[in-house]
Amino acid sequence: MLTDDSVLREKPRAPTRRNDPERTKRDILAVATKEFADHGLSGARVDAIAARTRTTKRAIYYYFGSKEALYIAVLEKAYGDIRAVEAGLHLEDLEPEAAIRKLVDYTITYHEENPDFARLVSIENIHRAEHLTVSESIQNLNVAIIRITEDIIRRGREQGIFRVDADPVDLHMLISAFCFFRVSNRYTFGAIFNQDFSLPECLEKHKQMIGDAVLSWLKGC
Amino acid sequence: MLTDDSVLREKPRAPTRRNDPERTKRDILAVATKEFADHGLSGARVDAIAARTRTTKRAIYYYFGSKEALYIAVLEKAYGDIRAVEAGLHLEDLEPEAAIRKLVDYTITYHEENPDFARLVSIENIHRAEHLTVSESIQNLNVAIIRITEDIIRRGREQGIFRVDADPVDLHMLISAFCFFRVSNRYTFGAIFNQDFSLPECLEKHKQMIGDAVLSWLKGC
Amino acid sequence: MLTDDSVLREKPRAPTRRNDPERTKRDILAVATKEFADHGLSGARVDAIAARTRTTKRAIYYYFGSKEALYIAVLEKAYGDIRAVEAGLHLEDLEPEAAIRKLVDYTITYHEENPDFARLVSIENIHRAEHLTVSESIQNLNVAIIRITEDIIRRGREQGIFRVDADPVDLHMLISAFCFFRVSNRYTFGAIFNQDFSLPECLEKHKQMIGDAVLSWLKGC
Amino acid sequence: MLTDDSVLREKPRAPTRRNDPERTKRDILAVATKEFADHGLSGARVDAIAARTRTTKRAIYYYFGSKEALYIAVLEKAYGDIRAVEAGLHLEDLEPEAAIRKLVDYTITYHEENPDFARLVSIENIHRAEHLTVSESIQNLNVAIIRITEDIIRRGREQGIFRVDADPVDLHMLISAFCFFRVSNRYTFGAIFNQDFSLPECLEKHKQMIGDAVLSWLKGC
DNA sequence: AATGAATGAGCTTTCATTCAT
DNA sequence: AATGAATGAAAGCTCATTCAT
Repeated sequence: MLTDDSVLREKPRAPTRRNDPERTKRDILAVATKEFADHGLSGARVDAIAARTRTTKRAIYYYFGSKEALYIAVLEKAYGDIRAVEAGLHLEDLEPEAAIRKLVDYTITYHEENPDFARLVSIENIHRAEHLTVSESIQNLNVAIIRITEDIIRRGREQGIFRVDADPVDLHMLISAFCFFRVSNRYTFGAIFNQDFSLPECLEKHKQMIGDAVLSWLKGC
Repeated sequence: MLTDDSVLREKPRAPTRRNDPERTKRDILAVATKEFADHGLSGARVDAIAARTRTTKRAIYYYFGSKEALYIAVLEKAYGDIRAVEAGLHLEDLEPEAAIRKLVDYTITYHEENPDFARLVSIENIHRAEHLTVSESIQNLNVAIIRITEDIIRRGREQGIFRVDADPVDLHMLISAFCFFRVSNRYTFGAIFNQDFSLPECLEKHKQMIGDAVLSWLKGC
Repeated sequence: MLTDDSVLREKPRAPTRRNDPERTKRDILAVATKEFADHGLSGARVDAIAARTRTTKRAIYYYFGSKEALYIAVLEKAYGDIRAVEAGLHLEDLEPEAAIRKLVDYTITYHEENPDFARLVSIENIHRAEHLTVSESIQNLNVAIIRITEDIIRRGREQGIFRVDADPVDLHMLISAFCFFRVSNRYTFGAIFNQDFSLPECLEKHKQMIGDAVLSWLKGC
Repeated sequence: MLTDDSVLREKPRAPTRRNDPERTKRDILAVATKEFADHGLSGARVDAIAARTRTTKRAIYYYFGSKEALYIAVLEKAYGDIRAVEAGLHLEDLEPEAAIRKLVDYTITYHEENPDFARLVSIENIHRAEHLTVSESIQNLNVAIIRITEDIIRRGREQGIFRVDADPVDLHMLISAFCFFRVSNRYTFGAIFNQDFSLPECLEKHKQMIGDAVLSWLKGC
């Protein structure tokens, strides 16, 4: 219907792109993700989100109900995205050790390329996960990753190369902690110790390091 | 009238302590630490801080200048406290491996007992460390921990038990990441994977686990 | 997603009655009467009315045009109802004194059983009767009651038992005032003087009292 | 009376009359009384009140806390005012019959001259007296009028001219109902029966009529 | 040095209504 | 004839901060 090549132009009068509510919602969600990740739940401004969308502030309330509900929707999408990628790794086809390396590499890369995820999770932790607890969809999504680590551990143990007492959740946490911290604490750590985690060589170094540490621990030597 | 001025005074019986500005400042700082750690910089309310202090909101501005300046003061105290404890560890007296174990134990314990520190650091990272960068006192404080890891690595390397390419900052990060994550991501991780990190047995398990992982990596096996 | 469009639909399963517009209008009118009587014109919410109807908010606008027009329709129905009952009293068959007693009893009872009428009239008075003035149907309805009091007064005067200077409108007002006040001011009066007008014994006492007062006055003693 | 045109004019810069908070509060209260009496609690606009005051909207919230609290303060002042006048009547110095006449005259006159009181009471009844119930100050004020009617009834009874079963609260209600109705229902009654209660001759007629009715009832003939 | 009083700017949300078929 | 989708315009309220002494 409406040909919209005016995506990059200014917002003169809210051109009300009718007929595509899904696109509008996606648009709002994307902008909101940035805003919440940048400023937190209380720091985020609905006005600011609206200003960067093609719609109005009113539309945000129409589609999402409240600032908090929008925040939850953002959180849900963020968790949905990361677990979707995890599901596509197919680590069951790799040897245990290679699977770990790939999982570490992927996790580091994902966080590196999607820093907003770590930011959102940090923010949600400040709020003591009260919104995440409310959301049913997130609860269901996150068992998948444990199945993956479980499978790797089991196979490694069967091959006699991994320690017997390794727990899948612990393994996931060990990997997550390192990969998450790199991104979540990038600024304070960088400021204090004069490090720049975003350099490509640093990324590689960390992949190696964390892979080494995790595998060393798993192999129990 | 019902409303007789009662709305005006936010603090009906503020017993304004007289003549001890230092104590007043300490009082404000303690309350502000809780408030900022609980709600973040934008989520924190100056009114809420004042309400829980023995002074008024006006005093906060008198002594600290602004909400942001108070936040920086809180941050400075938080960093000062953790480094003060680090300085008292005397790891140079221990064998390298034992020193690592003790450093891990201490770090986990400190974060466990002072969760507000991790919260404040998370919050500051959301703000891209812009306040920390401004504060001179914090910049100066934080090299100490690197001297400690540096010394342990050097001695371990001299004894031929630690890998040669281990970097002191990397070591610090490896340990910090895990210990920090346990606390900072406690709520989301707990909600999703049904874990309770605050259980004593979990604390011990984690001490062992991260100690193992770090030492395995350091020993390069 | 948790928020999957559920916010959008204010009425998830509106079973949209088909093909009976009159019934739909009656439905809306009944619900609107309660809402307006409960909350006033500005306090009433179109959303709230729609929510309690079998139709949607849009239908309200389709059938009635605007919130104000709906309010006028409610008012018209309310006045129509009370006058319809008045018409069925047949006081002309009773002796003057008995007719007054019956009129008082009826008026008290009607107000007692239909408190929404008094509420709506109070509300319309707050609006300085601007909607009632606009409505033609109401204007025409209300002369009937004056014919009734007129007839009673005339007959009583002819019998020499009522004062000569009694005015039919004054008589109507005298009765209305008390019967209306009992209901309209029930809450404030009850709160201040600890009275409960809704008790049956109070109803009877008031019937007697206002009957006495009106008759005493009419008989001019 | 406030000249309506004052709303239309711009407000240059809020001349911030400092130093006299009491006057500011009185100013706000007076304007708020008009606004609430004119439009009801939900119909009233805080913006509109602020616009007609010398202060800003913010000041209203500073001094009164909320729209509802301001409304309660208005209600309290309204009740306080009427009871203050009642207290100054000194009806105990008059013979019972004369006291009743004076009480009726005063009540009619007060309502006639202060129609906002009846409007506010009507509004509060729409809200089922929920605000009045909350206010302690109003509760205490209103026993005074009952003492007055009590005293008149007692003396009349002692003189053998008043009925023995007359209740002070009923008497107060009988008088109030008539006098209140004249004002509260002025608009609907006037519109329907083509009456103008504000004419001086009507006022006098009503004084006589209501006085007659009340006394007839009291004397029990 | 210390503080009670006051406020500008902007926040989230609501609500009657219209658009478009 | 009937309706799902969308919205402009304001509303009540909050919050960090400054005024004025």
